[in-house]
Amino acid sequence: MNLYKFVSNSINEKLGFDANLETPKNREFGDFATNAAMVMAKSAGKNPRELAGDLLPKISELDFVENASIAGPGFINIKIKDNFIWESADKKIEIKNPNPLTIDMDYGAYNVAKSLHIGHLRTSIVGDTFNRIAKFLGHNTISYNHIGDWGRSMGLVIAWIKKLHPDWPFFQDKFNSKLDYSKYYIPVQELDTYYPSAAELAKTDEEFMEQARVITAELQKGHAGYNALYNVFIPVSLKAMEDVIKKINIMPFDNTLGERNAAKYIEPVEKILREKHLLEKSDGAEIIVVKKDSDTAPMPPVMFYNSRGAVPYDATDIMALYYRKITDNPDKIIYLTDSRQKLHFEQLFRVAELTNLFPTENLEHIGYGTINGADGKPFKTRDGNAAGLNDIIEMVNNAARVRVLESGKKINNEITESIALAALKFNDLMHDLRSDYIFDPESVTSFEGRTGPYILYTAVRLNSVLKKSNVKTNNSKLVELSKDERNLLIGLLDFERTVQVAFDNRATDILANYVYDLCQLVNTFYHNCPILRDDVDEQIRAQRMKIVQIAFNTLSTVIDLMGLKIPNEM
RNA sequence: GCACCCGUGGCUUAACUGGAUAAAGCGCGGCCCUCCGAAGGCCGAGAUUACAAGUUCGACUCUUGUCGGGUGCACCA
Repeated sequence: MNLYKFVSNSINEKLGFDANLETPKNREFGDFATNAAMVMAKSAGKNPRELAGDLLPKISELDFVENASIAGPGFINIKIKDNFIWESADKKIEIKNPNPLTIDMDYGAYNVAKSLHIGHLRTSIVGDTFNRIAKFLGHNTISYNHIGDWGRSMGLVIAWIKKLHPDWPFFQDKFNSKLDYSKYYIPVQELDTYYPSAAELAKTDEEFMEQARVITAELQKGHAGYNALYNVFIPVSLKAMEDVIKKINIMPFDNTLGERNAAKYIEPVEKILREKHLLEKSDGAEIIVVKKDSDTAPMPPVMFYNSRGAVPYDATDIMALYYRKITDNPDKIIYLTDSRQKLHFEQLFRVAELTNLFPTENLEHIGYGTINGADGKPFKTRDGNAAGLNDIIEMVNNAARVRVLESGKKINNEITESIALAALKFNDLMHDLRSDYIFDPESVTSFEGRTGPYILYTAVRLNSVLKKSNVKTNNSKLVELSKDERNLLIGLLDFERTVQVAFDNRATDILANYVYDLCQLVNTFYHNCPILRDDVDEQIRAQRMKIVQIAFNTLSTVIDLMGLKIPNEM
């Protein structure tokens, strides 16, 4: 159960007003504390300690309170009865959500014909965890991988293929779209090199760039040859995406619908914009002005058609909003992208409001920081290239294999990789989403201390005790709680509140830090409180087994929310 | 230029709504495997929270300024 919530509600009811309930950093002070007396002292015209003295008897009367005392400048410290803690911890976790929302979760945003790189790590891992948390809290989520499959990069890739194979039928005047073109299949390893090569060339070769722009516009207008070619290489990219999703153990997306799908709704969206007189011609393009008089920051217009008649991502994002409106009609849309796109989403949300598609309060953009190398610049591999996601995964896998080899343990490859993945994912989840963080290969692959493997190891230990013992925990009774057992139970009872706080604050680090602290409590308990040893009293053993059971259940739940798997051994 | 974000031990990070003695990990100096798994536990050294004012009973947290770093500002996504 949610102990915090229960205690808070009980105290508020007893006192007749909402007292602020805190969990003291220093456990010595008590399980909970309230600063109500200090907050109210001024308006009451009393000194805080005196006021605390008035409140104290009421709090002490509550049946779950062991004792309450006044401390420092006027804090009321509250200690909960052991028996109450014991019974509370044993209650099943049941999340009842009185107000479940339909939430579109937009993360991933993979690109076609561009292999995934380190930048996709956070959106995938964090997005997946938010999705799992939201579901856990009873919301109805629909995840979208809004893939980049319709913009300039497509034009560049096609232009590059045209340069390599000018003789291919896709580029001929008399193109027959009814034939089978599957023999022009391009392996993913090769396809992935096209975009970087083309982008590089376009930087210096203006003619090539212009060709790509024209091709982009023609593709979007339905050019038969380009579309046939596009349909040949798209599945190759989609398959590569699926492989990565499996490899990093994130849930499959409910929808892999990107710009191309959105672009189908250009007519109804354009109609809305015209009816509301929102489109303006400017330098050959058609734009939507979203600037307000109150703006102090730069607020450029939104591009609907560029001067070549193509629809850039500003436009496809509006159409995607329309698509979601007529399909899911969600209560909320949460976008998770790099924080550099902040302005883009501010613009998009203004258009949503102007068009009455969605009110701004239903739209939310979470921007995450960059993953940097030791030099503070975006992380690169040793050869100086932007690190590919597969390279990073392989690096961590190798480190895990070395670690296993050194330990002399017999651990299979599947488990080794799941340990490596835990290291990678936990490292990502534990950092404040909004800040940049430094990706240090050495510490990520060290597997000691504050790491994913530490979390898994703790769970494996608990599970090992459970597997070895045949003690039935159904009838475990409380004999006596030692300090370590008590601290652990209190920690476990904070789980429900933590998940809620993590979701409300859109902060996976709150959950990651919680589970790490919890594991520390488990390991201290494990070290100080023998369970299966012969000299342990039978009733104490049953009590501790119960605690192990509860701790393992909670730990499993959190590990699952983080998209990790507990190995059988490690 | 305008706007937004960030600055906490040697390094990487915490501190939930403004609360009590700023909490961990790595690294450093020690200790603990005859004892349920040492990817573990325990002890120690290490901090003027960039700087300067202000608000408050109380500031890492809020306000203003300074310095330092990052990011964005229509035809890439």
